[in-house]
Amino acid sequence: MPPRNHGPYTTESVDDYLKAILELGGLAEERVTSNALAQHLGVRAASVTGMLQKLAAQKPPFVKYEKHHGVRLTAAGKMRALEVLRHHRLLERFLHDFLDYSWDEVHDEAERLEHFISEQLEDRIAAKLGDPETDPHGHLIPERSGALPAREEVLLSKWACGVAAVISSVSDRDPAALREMTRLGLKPGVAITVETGTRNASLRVRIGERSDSVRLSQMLASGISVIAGPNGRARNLLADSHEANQAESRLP
Amino acid sequence: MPPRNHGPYTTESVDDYLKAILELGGLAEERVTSNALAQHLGVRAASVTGMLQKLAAQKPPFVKYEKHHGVRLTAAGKMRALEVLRHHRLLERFLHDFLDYSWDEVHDEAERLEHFISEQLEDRIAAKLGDPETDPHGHLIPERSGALPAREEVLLSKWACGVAAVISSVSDRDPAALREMTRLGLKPGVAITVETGTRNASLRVRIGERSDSVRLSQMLASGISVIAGPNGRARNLLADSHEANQAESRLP
DNA sequence: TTTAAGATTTAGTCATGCCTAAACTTATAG
DNA sequence: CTATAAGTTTAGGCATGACTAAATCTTAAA
Ligand SMILES: [Mn+2]
Ligand SMILES: [Mn+2]
Ligand SMILES: [Mn+2]
Ligand SMILES: [Mn+2]
Repeated sequence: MPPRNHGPYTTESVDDYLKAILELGGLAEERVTSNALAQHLGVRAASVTGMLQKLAAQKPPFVKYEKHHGVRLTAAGKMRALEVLRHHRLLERFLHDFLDYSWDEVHDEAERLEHFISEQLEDRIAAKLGDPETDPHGHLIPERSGALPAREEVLLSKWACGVAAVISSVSDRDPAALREMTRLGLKPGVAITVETGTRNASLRVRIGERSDSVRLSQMLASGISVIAGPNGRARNLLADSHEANQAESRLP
Repeated sequence: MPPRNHGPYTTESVDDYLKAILELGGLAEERVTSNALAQHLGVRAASVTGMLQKLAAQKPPFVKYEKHHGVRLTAAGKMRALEVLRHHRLLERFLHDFLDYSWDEVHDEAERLEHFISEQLEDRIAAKLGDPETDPHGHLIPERSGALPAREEVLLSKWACGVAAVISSVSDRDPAALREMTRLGLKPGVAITVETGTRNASLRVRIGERSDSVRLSQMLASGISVIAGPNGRARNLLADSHEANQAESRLP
């Protein structure tokens, strides 16, 4: 049931592939491999190849595909991916703010509905919310135009010990992890500092105004992204300086 | 993407077939022919046969199907049809009351989304609306249990001339017709009386408190259902006494 | 440079749902 | 009691989007 918006019609599957390519390729538009897509989408690599060939072959192609070397989105493909991402995040914000969903419940519902709401409903929801900038997990909501400001976010596990940071966003994929974060007071906007010398299976952190510290599992820490803290320390003092910029905020 | 609720999983197509059977068979559960379904769903009769055979064959069957003699819903099929109908009408009420949709815009959006909202979202929407009894067009919303009170509604075109009536519901299928009704002040709850002796291509009616009368096209009149008016006249004084009870309120 | 492991693509299937054309029932008029 | 029209089902296909198994590239180690 395609007739949903204006542009080239897309199916739910196509939307999912485009979103996955945007997420895995990052805003930097890097090439994405079939295998990575297969894993992310939960389908076999052979299925991915088939779909990529179709997306690359259609009238206005959604991807540029080079055999054995992965794909990247075309302008049209990126536009549609950002459109779906906007739907997802607006829906999460709406479900959370207007329909009493907790932040660990919004993702699944939004993931399903994002493919089916019309541009009109998107607009009405955005208007009702006052054009919000972020979803309940701190992720930035693309504008109608597709504009999506980049933010120098870094995974907490890559952040330097002892340097004050503020949580910018958290992964919305694991409801149990989100509930655990709620219990610990971890949410976007909260200050956090990693205690020096704790970078093994778990790390100790000081959260918000509290004087005690708690131990975070690597699992939990890997779902938290941060930006420089209020005491304005330099932002590139990263723990593992190499390949530290691959955080990219877990797209959806 | 089935995993939406509890019961036997259904696809969007299956939902549409079940809804169509409920609508065409009426609450009286009459058998529905392949042809009627084909026309209603906009597919070929051969496609209908194929689907009916599948629906009748599955583990807990959704329909009882007798070759060459039409189908009727089983309890499971009726339950799912009413569930989807509840989604549709709740969504219409929600879009209308909370998201500034006009009553001629709600149908298409609801028709698409009804298949994809979770039971949780259904509940939250119902709660937010205070468990409404009708949608913006006056149609009754089935309860969560599937209960749907019957109402002795009759098409305006079958109602006796000169007998006061009240609009109970209007068809939501034609946006242009709905806008025309708005212009004329025709909506659920409004009193209406057909002037005697006007039962041809169009009929003159007196609307609400107004003293003048207007001419309604058969098109418009066929989309309006009424119940006995405030001055309590008998309800079975129907114009065309035979086959007058087939009104059944245009389900979705 | 060679080669094997790993990644990727091709080939051949399958399930859904729809379509057309042809065969077949049922119901109705003579 | 038939013949014919109308309604319905069967047969054979097509498009999507996934899967398995087998073939083919790439790449990196030897
Ligand atoms: Mn999705
Ligand atoms: Mn989110
Ligand atoms: Mn539908
Ligand atoms: Mn309605």
